[in-house]
Amino acid sequence: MDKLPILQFEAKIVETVKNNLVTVLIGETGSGKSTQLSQILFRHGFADSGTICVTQPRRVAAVSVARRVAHEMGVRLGEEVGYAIRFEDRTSTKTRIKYLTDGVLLRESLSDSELRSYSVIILDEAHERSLNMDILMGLVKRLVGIRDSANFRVLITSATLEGEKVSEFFNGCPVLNVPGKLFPVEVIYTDEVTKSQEDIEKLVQKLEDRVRSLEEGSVMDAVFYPLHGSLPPELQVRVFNPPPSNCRRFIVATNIAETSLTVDGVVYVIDSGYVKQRQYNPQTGMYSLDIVQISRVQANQRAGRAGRTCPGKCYRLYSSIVYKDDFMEAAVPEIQRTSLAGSVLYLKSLDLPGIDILKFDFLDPPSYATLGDALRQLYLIDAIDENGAITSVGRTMAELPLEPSLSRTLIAANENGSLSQALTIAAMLSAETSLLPSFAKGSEKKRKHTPLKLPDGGGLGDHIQLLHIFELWNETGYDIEWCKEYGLQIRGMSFVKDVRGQLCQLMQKMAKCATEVQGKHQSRERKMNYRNLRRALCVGYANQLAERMIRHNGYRTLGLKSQLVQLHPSSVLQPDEDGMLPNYVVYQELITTSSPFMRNVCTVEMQWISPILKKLETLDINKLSGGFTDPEDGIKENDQGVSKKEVKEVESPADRDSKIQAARERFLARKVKK
DNA sequence: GAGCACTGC
Repeated sequence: MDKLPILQFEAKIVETVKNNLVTVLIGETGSGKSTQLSQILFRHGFADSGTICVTQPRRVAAVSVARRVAHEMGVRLGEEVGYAIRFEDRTSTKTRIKYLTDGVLLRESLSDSELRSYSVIILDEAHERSLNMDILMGLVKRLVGIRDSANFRVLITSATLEGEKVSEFFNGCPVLNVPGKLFPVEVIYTDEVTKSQEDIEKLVQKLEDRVRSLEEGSVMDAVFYPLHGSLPPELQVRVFNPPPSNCRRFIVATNIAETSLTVDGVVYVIDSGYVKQRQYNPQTGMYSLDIVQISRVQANQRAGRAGRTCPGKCYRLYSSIVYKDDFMEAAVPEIQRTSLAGSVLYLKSLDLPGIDILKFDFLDPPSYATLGDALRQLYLIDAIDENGAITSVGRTMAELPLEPSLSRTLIAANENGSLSQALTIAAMLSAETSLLPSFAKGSEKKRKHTPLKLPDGGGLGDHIQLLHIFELWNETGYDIEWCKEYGLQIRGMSFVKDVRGQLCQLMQKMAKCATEVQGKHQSRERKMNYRNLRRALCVGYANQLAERMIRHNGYRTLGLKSQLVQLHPSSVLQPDEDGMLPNYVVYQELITTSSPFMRNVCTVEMQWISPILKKLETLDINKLSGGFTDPEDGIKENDQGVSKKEVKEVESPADRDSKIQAARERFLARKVKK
């Protein structure tokens, strides 16, 4: 094996780290930074008085890099070199180098906010800018001012010039550059405007048709592989197989191939210049899935995939002018594209002295609107009080590895005896995207038989459906064949089982009722139509309520800003015999695709939501945020006037009830006439 | 009757 580029810089790295608390290291792909940096520091005594920890953005990376380093050092994995990811801690008291996901490190700071067991913290792949990474950078910056400098060092690695920005954030700390080991990639631009944004499966079909229509023998044989995250693992791994001889491999991939998966032997890359990105609008509480232009960093990352084993070429389906003038340098970081309710709660639970969340030192601060939205949500689910201070409920919530709505649901369920069911639902929703069989995807056609019909939620909605699915699986003794028959993703289902186990363990010390999965015969809740469970969901989702329109099956959300939304077509909820959907529901999320939808809904009763509406009326964002105002314009974002006006639009529950009743009678009368 | 990119505790 050739010597990795980073090893030539060993002396320089050691000297810089010795003399500086924080060092930024810019190292391209193939520089060996992930495996070598920890070993270099280990060799020079930086692990003598503590452990060197290295964060990774993905679980597989943490495991494989740890394995590699253990091998290189000739030690057993889990001893001197170990790793920690969710559900799996392979470290011991002997561990001096520890790889972990950024999420795990963030959790660790809950029990030790100064992370004293670590003498060195390496934040690897910081350019990916995950939400966890951004919060960690803020926390670590604070530690630099607190911990004893004799026994604490921080390194932040990045694959791009973003490193300069990180250096500024850390008060102008030194930046080291380490070259990568990529082969040259020739970049070819086009001036044509492309409009091809076909689904992967559709494009694969098109390409296959096109190649088939060519004259035999005029081109090399070709195989086409789709590659995206919702593909079953056994189909994903096909891309790693070498193609038959005299046959060319075409891989049509999402950005999963940009960083998560590396396919060796790629010589040509075709880059559309676009990416599908999910973003959150704090004004409406709605997510949207948009096709957006990539950044220059992403474009270069894509091109780099062509140069891993030999010189390659990258065809960019856009012009060099677009690349230079239109593309942003780096993508908008996740912290500015997502709801921050969970992160704000987490930071509040750390009780960092002198740290106000709204003034927290972020590399790229989230907008005031996003922070205000997070505070409002947390207030409505009792995680913070009217002054913005964390409550005891909020503290318990922060300890659970769940989004705030679900942790609040668990606590409420524990109080009313429906904990067992709530645990299952929380676990199912944690893995939800990769569980249920999806509609007419290309792979569907190739399936041998159509899956059996899943439970329908008994008219109560998607949460109850998810509960029933897991209960059925539990009754089979977690049989893999059963999952196959129902078209459920096995990997997803076992993940649910693990999450549920973890949640049970965390809830054990405060559990007031059973936590074991209950079968359909023993479930008292089932007989009662899951009233307690749905009530608990209503408490947890107090910030995500909607009521049906009187005359049709559209809904409007009951928040500060009412939104008109529809039930997502994937929902199991069906109109009743009168053709109407339930009057009140809670939803897991709002997402705009072709139009605004509520995903994962559960029916709730009107009388459960009136206390929530009252709470909405008294909500004062000024108090919640401790009087902090938007630095952008100096105007209090949600002045009293605005909030009162919005609240007035929501009629009193009694009004609604009689109106709905009247409408129903009219509707029935019409039906009879027919 | 429309349709989910990718991660993580």
